[in-house]
Amino acid sequence: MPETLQERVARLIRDSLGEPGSALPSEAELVDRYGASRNTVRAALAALEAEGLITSSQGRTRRVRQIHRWEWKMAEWERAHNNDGDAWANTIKAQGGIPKNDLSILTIQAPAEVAKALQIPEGTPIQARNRLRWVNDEPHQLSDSYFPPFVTDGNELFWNPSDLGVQGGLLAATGHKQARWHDTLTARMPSTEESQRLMMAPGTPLLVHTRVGYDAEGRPVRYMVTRMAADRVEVSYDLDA
Amino acid sequence: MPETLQERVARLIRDSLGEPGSALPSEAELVDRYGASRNTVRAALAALEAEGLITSSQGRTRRVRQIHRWEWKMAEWERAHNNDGDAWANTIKAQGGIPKNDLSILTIQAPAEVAKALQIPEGTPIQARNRLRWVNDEPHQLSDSYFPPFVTDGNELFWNPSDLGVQGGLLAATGHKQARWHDTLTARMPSTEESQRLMMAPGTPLLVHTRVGYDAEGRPVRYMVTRMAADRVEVSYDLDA
DNA sequence: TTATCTGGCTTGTTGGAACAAGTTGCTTCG
DNA sequence: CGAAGCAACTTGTTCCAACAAGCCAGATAA
Repeated sequence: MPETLQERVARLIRDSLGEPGSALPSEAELVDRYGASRNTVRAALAALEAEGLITSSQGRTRRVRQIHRWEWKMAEWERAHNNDGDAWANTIKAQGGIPKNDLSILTIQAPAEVAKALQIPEGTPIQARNRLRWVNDEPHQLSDSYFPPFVTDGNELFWNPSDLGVQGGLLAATGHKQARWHDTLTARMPSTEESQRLMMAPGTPLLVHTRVGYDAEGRPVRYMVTRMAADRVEVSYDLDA
Repeated sequence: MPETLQERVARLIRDSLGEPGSALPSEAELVDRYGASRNTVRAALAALEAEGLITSSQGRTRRVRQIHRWEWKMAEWERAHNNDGDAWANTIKAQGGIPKNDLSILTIQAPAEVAKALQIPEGTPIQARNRLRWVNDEPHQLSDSYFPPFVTDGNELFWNPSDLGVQGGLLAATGHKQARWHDTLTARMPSTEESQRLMMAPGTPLLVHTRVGYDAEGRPVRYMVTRMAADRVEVSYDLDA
């Protein structure tokens, strides 16, 4: 099967990309250079954008995309979390970034996925803590935590929004210290809403992390889902034999 | 800023998507239904495809995409790996899948990324073990391992390709048992080559896992990079406080 | 009955054109 | 000198048209 013209143009452009941040030729020049129509050139450029290689916006020349990832240390993080303050913020600060936090607390009816993780009936009223984290005034991740009723019931502490970033500490403070965690990681393309909220460039996947925390008795005390722009973060774990 | 026509059409189609696997209306019908040109309808459909919501191929009607992810247990995996056979294959079998393995062994000059991880000079000749793993005759992941010279030198075992899936066991057998690991996870869009090798559908990101294994003396004895089709796998970790 | 073929469906590729809208730098005016 | 404004770029949106190519089912032939 022969290569189509737009594939050929895409390949030629891809191979001629310069340094990150450098400008691409304009569409008009690419039309001249490769003898293809603007439609074809634009199809090729759209493919490169979907691969996450270039950026584009109306009026400005396209540029080679540049990415920097912040490391998020998962193993350290939660253990520290059981004790002191916002370990995520500390991780970012240690890498020279300025972290920020938006938190909203609400009561919802447990959706299927949450109910399954927390081993409670679907529709049970539970507390959700939805967090939007920023680094250098750039939105970074949407981190939503859910707690089962037996943990939050009668605990005023859980309704205090000034207690930033310390859900682990919150659990420890209320006698439900986490003893074990089960994490999953996968990736998918963002919905339009997620893309807008995280100000994600086209061609950027979403890295999705879930964590279920269990207490010493093995009961799930917390379910957390974190959605991150994959070009801005790298998750890490340290393991021992 | 008003919604463009193709955005509007994309949104309307997105909201009318049926069950996974169900067929979409043809382009011609969408043109009629929304009063937009074929170009515009196709732009909307391309956006949905880039979001990973639908599939398309020439001649066949588009369908709502359906995904199933296999779990890959990272924490268990390597610890078992230090001892017995192919733990990855066992994990897949336990979930009802049929695993398969392609292995090729070669000597390369350490590229920058590998050299940094193994703490050796760039360009050092090292052994690379490139693995392609399948599940149910579907390509699943590209897993490349690299070993520093002091581990492989004079060890015939490392050149035996029949010893599938036991690099951890290989290290243990040759006196370089791994004591600690450092993992990182991130995601990006695949290159065309990766997309072809893994037979990935458009709109599917690549989940990239790296692991550096250290021996008891803290020397890196192995660097592994695994690239997975994100719609076919979910990585998991179990952690203790 | 079975295998083949063909016509009519589907999506894919490529061209053309016109206008809209955002950016940038130069020129001109106060 | 500074600010406003304009001209000339850039990419974005939307239409139209024609043909290529893959798929499938029903009709036809062995």
